[in-house]
Amino acid sequence: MENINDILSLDSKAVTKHVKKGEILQREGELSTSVFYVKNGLLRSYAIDHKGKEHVFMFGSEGWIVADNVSQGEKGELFIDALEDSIVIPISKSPLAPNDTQKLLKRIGVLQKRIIMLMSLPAVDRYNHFLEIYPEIVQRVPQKMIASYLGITPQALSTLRGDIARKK
Amino acid sequence: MENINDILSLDSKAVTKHVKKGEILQREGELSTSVFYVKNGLLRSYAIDHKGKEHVFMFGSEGWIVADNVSQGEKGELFIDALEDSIVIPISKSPLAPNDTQKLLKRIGVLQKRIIMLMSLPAVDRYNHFLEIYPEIVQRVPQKMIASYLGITPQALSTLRGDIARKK
DNA sequence: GTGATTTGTTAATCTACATGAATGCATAGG
DNA sequence: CCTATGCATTCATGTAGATTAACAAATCAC
Repeated sequence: MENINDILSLDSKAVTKHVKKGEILQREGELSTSVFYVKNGLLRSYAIDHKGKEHVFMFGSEGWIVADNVSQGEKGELFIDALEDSIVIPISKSPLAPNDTQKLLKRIGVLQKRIIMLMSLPAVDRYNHFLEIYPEIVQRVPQKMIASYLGITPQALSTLRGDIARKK
Repeated sequence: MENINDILSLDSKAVTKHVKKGEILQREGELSTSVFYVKNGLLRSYAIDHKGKEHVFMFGSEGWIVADNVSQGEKGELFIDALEDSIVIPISKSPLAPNDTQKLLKRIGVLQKRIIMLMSLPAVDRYNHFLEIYPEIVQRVPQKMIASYLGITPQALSTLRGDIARKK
């Protein structure tokens, strides 16, 4: 990937941080003051609902930015943790920071597609799409987290996968 | 609302366009070259799935921006039409356009919340949240479109509303 | 390496919501 | 003004996916 300062339009006081698998970088309810650039490894952001169920919002591997996008000053609604030992660069969310507009627009596009898919496609189609778009991620995260990302239970994903395999 | 040039960081060659209720400003598959600032009235963006079913992506009333966020050069995946006679300002999607970062981040936050809600909350909770956040919109659009925005059928919304009324 | 804790699979049952169809109302166009 | 089309409601039935539970397989901790 390119130079991180190009990507982030940042002055170069970027400080790398090493995090262990399982480490939590941010909790729901905390002031969400950083975004995390993933230099190496794999992060995940997720919400926990009132029943204690986890819902994966996104995975972020090398080159991605993982963040909880809440308004300035608002408490975060997501947890962020490391699914692998990782090296991240926490970037403070300054209101002034001239973020990369193109990257933001692209992200909005991804979220748009995800919403349309959640509303219009059955789980099996969403799963197949996930396989196409994020083949590497599939190898690196437990199935229950993919299920969570897709908005279904691990059991549902398991049987769905069985159906796909049987059909072939 | 403030001066549109402040909002959009635009040079002032903004041209207003009057559109009639029902008019389609953009179709799926077209090169999506504009975003629409709503000066007056109400727009809607939506996808049509392979079964012909409509899925409302967003409503945009006065002061909002409605767009199909696909990558530069890609074909659009959304339709955009007017739900009321409206005055809009089409803004060309120049790759250079220095969009308002704060507005984009806020939009990402809205989409994040919508995704989490689609995955974690039942339809009735999503509906109540919609009532809280967009009370004016509720008055201005048919229920079937709200149902579509929520990801349920008009029938489901109707019975769900009946349940709420009965419970009170 | 061995036991303990997570993860994945399978199957039975349950439920939220979809689908299809019928009916009454409103709204719009001629 | 009248009719046609679209919208909301209600009901009967169908279904995708949730829940619960039991077990097998993998991974972790010591």
